[in-house]
Parts: sequence; structure tokens; C-alpha cells
Amino acid sequence: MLESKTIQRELKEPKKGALTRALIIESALAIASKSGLEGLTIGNIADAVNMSKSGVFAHFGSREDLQVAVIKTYHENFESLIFTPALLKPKGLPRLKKLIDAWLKMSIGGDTSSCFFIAGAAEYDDRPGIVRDALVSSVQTWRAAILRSIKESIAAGHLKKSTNAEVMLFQLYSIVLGAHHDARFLDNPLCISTANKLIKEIFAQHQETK
Amino acid sequence: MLESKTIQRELKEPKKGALTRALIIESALAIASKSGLEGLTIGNIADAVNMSKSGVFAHFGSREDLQVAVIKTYHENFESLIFTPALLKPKGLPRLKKLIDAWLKMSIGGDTSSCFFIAGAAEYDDRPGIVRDALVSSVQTWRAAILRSIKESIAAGHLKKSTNAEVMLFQLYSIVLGAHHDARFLDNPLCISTANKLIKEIFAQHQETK
DNA sequence: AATATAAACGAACGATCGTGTTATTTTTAC
DNA sequence: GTAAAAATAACACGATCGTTCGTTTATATT
Repeated sequence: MLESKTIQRELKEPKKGALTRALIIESALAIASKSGLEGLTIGNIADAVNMSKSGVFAHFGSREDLQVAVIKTYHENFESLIFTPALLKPKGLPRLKKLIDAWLKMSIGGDTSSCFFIAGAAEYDDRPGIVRDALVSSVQTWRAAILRSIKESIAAGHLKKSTNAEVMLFQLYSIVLGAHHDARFLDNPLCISTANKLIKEIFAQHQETK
Repeated sequence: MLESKTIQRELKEPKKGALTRALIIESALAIASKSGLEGLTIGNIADAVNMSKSGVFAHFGSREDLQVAVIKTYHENFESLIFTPALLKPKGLPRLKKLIDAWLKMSIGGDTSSCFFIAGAAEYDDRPGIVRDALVSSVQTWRAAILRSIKESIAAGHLKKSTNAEVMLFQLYSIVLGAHHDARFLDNPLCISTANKLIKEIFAQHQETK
């Protein structure tokens, strides 16, 4: 139509292809959140967006490239949902607490969705390839962000100097993994409060004047 | 009934079928340890044992039943490798430490193998069916054993009375999950010593006279 | 040795997968 | 408005999957 055409021109040039590509990824994200990255097939995505398999396929060139694109988008969403909001908190312990808190809350995800960084890690821990590489890269970025915040907390005097940042990262990360495990596999929702309690303990442990 | 007759026969002299069935499971265990339970196919098992697909299939009736049989066998191996040896240690903290220590050591598994209870949990946390049910059942049995040992430690005065056994179970379990994650996904072998250090800390934390 | 039962095979099935090839439609550019 | 370009569809391919079926070979019983 002429109208939409004009409007599209006015809004710069988001070509049609880029739009449907984004739509495909969005739909793929929903599917993968429910069935894992390995549950993604060209066919079920095509069904979800009412397109032909070849139509979907043409946007990415291979299933693996599509999976990587999904991971990349998830990574961006993760940053704007978890990381960026935490930057509003003051550097140091407040920001660190916010990072972990928001992540824990999101990683379990009420109904069917779960955190890619956790679910994907298990899915691809023995499956080499670009999908695993993309996952590892994202997870390492996320871990580096936590680590940085821990170190800032130490530098700011919020945590004691003797704290080993890497060890504390492992502690916090393990708790979230444990909560994910208990919630998703064992269907035990109680674990959330347990995880919160333990996270609080970890912070306290690293604050004690020694 | 016919069943009891069959059972009696099997108990007397193990027919050929039972032997090859055991051989198939053994081979399937090796494959699944490397590629996960979902990496098990009738085809690759048949190749591994030099049999036809239909020959392998006939022993189980379905792929799912085969997977369940593999889990059951793994569970038995786990008990005789991790659980039973720990019973030699005196009830209480020594036995608990042995349980966790042996499990951590085995769960990472030098080369390619990983713990079914951990890898399987992630694989089937959103895949209902008899395979998931078998996994959950095994994991719950294992967790119950740890929990019991924690409570025995409290009763024996090795751990302080105020210790919440379920919370401590969550702590220990999370550390092992974290070690598994770091070792298998991030290829970071350093995590083993970190995990050991933290497990020691957890024991110490629950020993403090408060 | 003859016979009955169990075990294993080989081939094929229907389904689904990722991925090409080719044609058609839709969008963009002039 | 028209031509070039991009997006999508239609169709088919080879591979692999779990499963079924009829047959053959091995084992056990009498």
C-alpha cells in the first residue's frame, strides 16, 4: 500500500527482510526457551511464524547460524534486562546484589522459560561448534561482569580485602545453578528462598572483618 | 503365572539374551556418558556392539525403555561406586565427607564422562516422560542419602543443632553443580580445587558453635 | 535327532531433519 | 510505471531416526 510505503520511507529504511528476520528470531527465542536450543528446528519455527521452511531458512543459511543469531539476541535482551538496569545502582555491593538478584529471579522464569546461559551450558558442554562457542562467549561475558562488580565491591571497601573474587564468583554462580536445578528439574519452588538466604550469607561472609 | 516361571529360569541359568542385553547396556552407558542420554540411538548402539538395529531394539521394545534401563544400571553402578564405599566410614561427618568427595571426583570424570544425575537433569528438565521420571527418582534417592547423612552428622554432634539439613544439602549440591559446569562447559580445571575449598568451608560453617 | 523356543538379522516403513534448486511473488529503486 | 532486487514459496534430495515385519540362525528341550 502507498501509505505504509510512505511511512516506511519516513522511518528511514527498515527493509522488510530485516523485520521478518527479527520476527523469526523472536519466535525462535520463545521455542528455544521452552525446548532448548536443540529443540529448534527450521520446521517448527516456520510453523510458528506461518512461513515455509525455505523462507525461514533463507534468512540464515544454516540452522547453526540461526541458533547463533538466537543466542546473540538473547544476550542483548539479557544485557538490557539484567545488566543495564543494575548500572543504575551505585558501584560496589548494591550493584552486585542487584545483578545476582535480577538474574536469579529471571533464570528460573515462572512457567516454561529458563535461562539460556544455564540450560545452554548443559546442552552444549560436549557438543563442539559455533553454537557452543557463542554460548561460552556470552557466559564468559556475563561472568566477567559479575567478577568486575565483585572487585569493585572490594575496592570500595564493601567486601573485605581478603576475598578471592574468583571464588566468590563460583559461589554465587553455583547457587543460581542449584536454584535452576531444583526449580526446573525437581519442581521444588522452595529453593528460591533458600537460594536467596544463601546468597545473603555469602555476602555476609565476605563482609566480615577478619 | 508365566512371569514367575520366566524369572525362575533367569535366576537359574542366565540365558544368552540376558548377557547380550547387559552388553548392550554397558555399551550404551559408554555412549551416553559421552553424548548424553539424548545422544543414544538404536543405530549407534548397534554399531558399537556389532549387532543389527532390530537385534538391539528387540531387547527393550522401545528407545525410551532402553534409556530407562541405562539409567537404572547407572544408578546401580553409582551406588556401588559412591554410596556403598562410604558406608565403611563411621556414621556422621566422616561418611558425609566421603559421599560428597567421591561424588565430586566422579562427577567431573577425567576425560569425556560426566555424571548422569547432573547432565540428565539438565537434559530432561523440560522433557516429560518415563526417562525424566527415572532420572528424577534416582536423583531424589541420592539426595535423600546425602540428607540422611547430614542429619546423622547433626545427631552425632558433628554438626551444630541449628543447621538446616535441607539448606546444607542445597549448598553442597550447588557446589558440585558449579564444578560440573565450570569443568565441562568452561573447560576450567581449576574449579575442582575451588569446589573442594568451598565444601570444606561449608562443613566448617556448620560446625561452628554458635 | 527332532522339535520348540529364543535371539538376531535384513530390509523397509513413515516421519522428520537440514538443505539445496528453482520458480514466483513482493518490495524497493529509478 | 517499470525494471532490478529481495523475499518467499514449492518441491525434492539424501540422511537419519525409531519401529515393524518376516525370516533365518542359534540355543534349549525332549
